[in-house]
Amino acid sequence: MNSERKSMHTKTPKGEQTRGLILNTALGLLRERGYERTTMRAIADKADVSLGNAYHYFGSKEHLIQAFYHQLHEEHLTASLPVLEKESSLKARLLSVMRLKISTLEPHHEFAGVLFKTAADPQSPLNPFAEDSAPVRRDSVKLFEELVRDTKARIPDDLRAELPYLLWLYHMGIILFWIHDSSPQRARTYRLIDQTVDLLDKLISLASNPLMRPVRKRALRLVSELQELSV
Amino acid sequence: MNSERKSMHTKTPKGEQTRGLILNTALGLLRERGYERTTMRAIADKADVSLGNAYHYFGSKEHLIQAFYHQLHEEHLTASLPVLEKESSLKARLLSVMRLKISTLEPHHEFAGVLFKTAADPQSPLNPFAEDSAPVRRDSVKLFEELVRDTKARIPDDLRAELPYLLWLYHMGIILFWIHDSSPQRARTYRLIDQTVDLLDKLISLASNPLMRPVRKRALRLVSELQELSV
DNA sequence: GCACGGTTCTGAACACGTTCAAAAAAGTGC
DNA sequence: GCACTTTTTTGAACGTGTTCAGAACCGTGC
Repeated sequence: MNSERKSMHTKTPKGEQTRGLILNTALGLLRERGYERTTMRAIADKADVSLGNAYHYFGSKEHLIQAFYHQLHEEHLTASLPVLEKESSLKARLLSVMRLKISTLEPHHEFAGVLFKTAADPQSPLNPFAEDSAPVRRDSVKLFEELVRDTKARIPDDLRAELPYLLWLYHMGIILFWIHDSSPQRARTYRLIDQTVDLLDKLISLASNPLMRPVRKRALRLVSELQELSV
Repeated sequence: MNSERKSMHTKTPKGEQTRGLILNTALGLLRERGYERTTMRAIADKADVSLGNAYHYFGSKEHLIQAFYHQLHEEHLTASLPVLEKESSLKARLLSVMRLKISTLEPHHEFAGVLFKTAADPQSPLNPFAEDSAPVRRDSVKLFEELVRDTKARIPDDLRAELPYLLWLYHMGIILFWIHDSSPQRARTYRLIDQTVDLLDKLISLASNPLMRPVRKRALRLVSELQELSV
């Protein structure tokens, strides 16, 4: 149906500028009003552009959201890199990175719901396995590659190779929890992070035990199966 | 905002009848046309009822969908019960139940996407943790309670208590995979089920080992934390 | 200068989910 | 049977995301 969205290239400096204008206006409005209250008409109005023109550059409202999400990711990334410098243990790194993720997303809690909502829909260009969002996803996994790289712990190579993707999946799960978390200050989510990071650390040691090799192999084969979805 | 949806009770036999008429019409249309092409107007038209009237009984299109989902669950349930009679091992039961789930859902693959889409949104009454969908969720977990009950395997009580909820979560994960699975005959999903059931079985034995008690305890505390979301 | 092809832009229109004031019908107490 | 309250039902309206035919604009070749 609406799956073969064109890539909406701009072919002109003028077009490039208009596109940027629309995008920035949209991001601003999304930041201050949230998702629901940011209508395509509002964006077009504020950017002094016709509604149709906005659709010329962005195939749908969701494409605009994807750009917003990407911006948030960059924010999280620049907040995370110093941590990777300072900390060397996987556990400490993961703990910090996850906390930073939540605090980056926090001002947009309501918005994030919509993000996940469309993210779960295979029809949506926003879903993490869709082609349109491949770059964002890859960037996101990349952070976890950095996180795993040069870590002291003894981790078998087979596990180490899959770990970034696994941690990315884990981080999606935490976000899903956070979205549904209405506790004050999102205390539950932070508690969950503490606990799960602790547990994950233990599990990784456990899985690294030579005795666990068969189970680990089997589990990893499964993970690669999972990953095939996002070709 | 739209969170305090009234329970939309019917107070009259007449009302009850109209409600049923609308519901059945909707379920029929959803079955034959899928989600997108089933508009509220189409439902109202076919039921010979005004658009506003449909909204009198069902606060939103999503409420109708929830009813549909419930129907599918019943279908799955009646297909599963005989299996629980026949099979006594947890592994065999789980394998059959999961396969049946997918084959029940299969005719509505496109529709299920929308289901999950709204299910991930905390604002939606359809999300599995929302109050409106509590009955459906409870029913769904109940099946896994049956599945675990009277199973031969030696499983520690603490784990056995949480297992139904864990399996329910697992089954949601499989559905999520299935939704994104576009392989012929959904072969990948079935393969994934085979592998994961196998793995789960092994993990349960492993976790039942007395040596694992500390890790298990920790993991279970975490699970109960998860469950608090759906109070 | 001019015509032509592509790009950018406009404004009106469409279909949809949803809301609401008010009409019609049904139920209730006497 | 009659006033009244409550429930059911209607139909029009609103705001939204999205589409589309065509106008305006711009560069290029002549």
